[in-house]
This record gives sequence, structure tokens and C-alpha cells, in this order.
Amino acid sequence: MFEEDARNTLIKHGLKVTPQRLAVLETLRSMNTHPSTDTITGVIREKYPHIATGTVYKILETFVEKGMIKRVTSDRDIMRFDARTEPHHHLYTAQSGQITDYFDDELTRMLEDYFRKKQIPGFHLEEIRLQLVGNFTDTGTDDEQGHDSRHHK
Amino acid sequence: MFEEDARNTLIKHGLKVTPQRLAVLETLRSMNTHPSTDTITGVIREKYPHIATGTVYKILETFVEKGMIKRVTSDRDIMRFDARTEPHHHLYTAQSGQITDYFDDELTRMLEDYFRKKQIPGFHLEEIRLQLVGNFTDTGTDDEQGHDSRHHK
DNA sequence: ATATTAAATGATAATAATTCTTAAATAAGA
DNA sequence: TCTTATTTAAGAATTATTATCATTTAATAT
Ligand SMILES: [Mn+2]
Ligand SMILES: [Mn+2]
Ligand SMILES: [Zn+2]
Ligand SMILES: [Zn+2]
Repeated sequence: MFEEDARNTLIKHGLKVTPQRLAVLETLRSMNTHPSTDTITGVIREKYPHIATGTVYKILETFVEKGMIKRVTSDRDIMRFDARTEPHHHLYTAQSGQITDYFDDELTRMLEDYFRKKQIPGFHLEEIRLQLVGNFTDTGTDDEQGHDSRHHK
Repeated sequence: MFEEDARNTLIKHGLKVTPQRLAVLETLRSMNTHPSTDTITGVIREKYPHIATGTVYKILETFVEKGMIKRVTSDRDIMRFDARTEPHHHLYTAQSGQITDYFDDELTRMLEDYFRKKQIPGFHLEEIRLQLVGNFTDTGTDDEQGHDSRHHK
């Protein structure tokens, strides 16, 4: 799924290679559920029990600043993250709160074309994000899991 | 801007009419900046100094459940709200953190057409949200204000 | 390999947004 | 007006996030 290994990505972005950073990046890359900081920390601690909460927050923030990962906005009061930085869209579902990747090049192109032709006056567009809100009809044989822990409320 | 007055909207949705609810709904309707709970509370307190923080939170939650207003997701750890429930899109800007309405019926139609033709397998689409991220080039003579108060960090 | 040093981490405290709890107030209907 | 279910106010509690600072460590030079 990812071209280069985590170690190389860190070096390429001028970051020191630490076990914590490798763990965060590899963990996030291994998940397609757009996990919260808390979820990432939980997964890492299965193999590396001593990592500090604040460290994970700081590492994720660093990665976002470097453009290595993206923030994904959730409807609730939690930040979530995405290791995939190429243009794609997201399916939001109320039921499970899960955010699923939706790759659709035709759609991406259509939107890019639209805004190439029709400029928004006084606004320089840098990124197009589409949130598709709905429900999964298929309660099928998928491997989706909903890894997030429960908090707030 | 709004067809019916706040009182009628409350009645229509089966909610008791209270001064606090009227204040929240009228305040939110008067703003086009997608304010946070904190901002709304601040504005209300100019005229109604005694409203409790928790009351504003609860009222906003009630309105969202009734579909009278919408949540607008922000990139950071704050919820923001929108009194406009008809289909429209949003301009996000990093600089000011402001979220601006973008009405574009042609765009809305294009997206609805697209998903009418091309269904997403196993997914029942209910709402299409477009976040257009960029910067305002025009440092012009506008009346935009950025009403949010500062918090976190 | 060792020393040097800037940067990163861990532990913990501090903030800030949100939710909960409960007694008091009040809107709506009889 | 009386009754009652709902709503509000106040403050405490919870939770996500950020800050602080002493300790450790990765990278680099010797
Ligand atoms: Mn929170
Ligand atoms: Mn927060
Ligand atoms: Zn994604
Ligand atoms: Zn809006």
C-alpha cells in the first residue's frame, strides 16, 4: 500500500528516526479507519506499552505539519488522522461513526475541472474535500471493525 | 433571510418556547460565521447576561436533533454551527479559521446528478458536504469579522 | 567507539471544550 | 389558577488536548 517504508519517510522529511515515530506512522498506515489519537495510542501500546500520550499527540502534529499525514474532521469533538495524502474522499456514517475512504478519480477530476473553469472570486482554492454522509446498507461480510474507544458522553 | 420567526420554528418542532431558545436561534440566524458555542454564548450575554453555558450546549444539541440547525465540522477541536440548512458548501481558510458559506446551485446539481447516476455500492447517501480549503486573496473592503474567541493553545 | 548536543520523550500538571447532576424555575395545558 | 412535565442555572465532573520540564536518545563529529 505504501511505496516507501516509514524510516525513509521520516528521513526524507528531515525528522529523527525514533521508535515512537516509526510506531505511530506504521500503525496509522496499517489502519484504514482514520483513527483518533486515543485509538492509535491503544494499538501501539499492544506492542510498545510505554509510549506516552503526549508523545503521540506531538508526533501526529509534527507529521501533519510535514504533510506526511492529514487531519480528518469528525462530527464530534475528536481529531482523527489519515495516512493517505493523495486526493480522495470520505464516507461518513452516523451509525458507527466510522469514516471510510472513497477513491473515485472520475469524481476528483470532475471537481477539479469545475473549479478550474469556475473560479471562486477572491478565493484561492487549495484543496477539495468531499464528505459523503449516509449509511451502509450492506451489513455484509466485510472486515470493517470500528476501532475507536468510547469517550465523552 | 429566514422565512419564519424563531418562535414559530420552535413551535413547529414541538419545542417549548423559552427566552433562552429564542436567543440561541435568533443569534445563530443573525450570524453568517458558523460560530462556536462559546461565541454564541458571548453574543447572547451582551443582552441576556445570565444564560448558562450548559444551557447553550443543550439547546444547540436539541436544535441539531430536530434538524433546525447543522453542525459544521472545523479542523480543530471545536464544534461550530450553521443556521442555514438548505444545501450549500463551505470555504475553509487556514489563516483566520473562518468558515464562509458558498452557495453554488450549479455545483450542488452537478454533485447530485453525479451520485444519482453513479451509486456508491453498499452505501445510502444522505448528504453531500463540500469543504473548499484555501485562502482569501482579496484583503478587500468586506464586512467579515471573525467573531470567535480564542481558546486552546 | 566516545563524546557532544540538539531534539525527542515520559511523566505529570494545566487547560479548555463538553457533559452530567440536581435543585429551582417556568411554559403549556387543564 | 393549578398542575406537571420540561427546562434552566450552577457548579462539578469528564475528557481531549496542550504545556512544562527533567531525562533520555539519535545524529554527528571526533
Ligand atoms: Mn472535548
Ligand atoms: Mn478540547
Ligand atoms: Zn482517507
Ligand atoms: Zn453554512
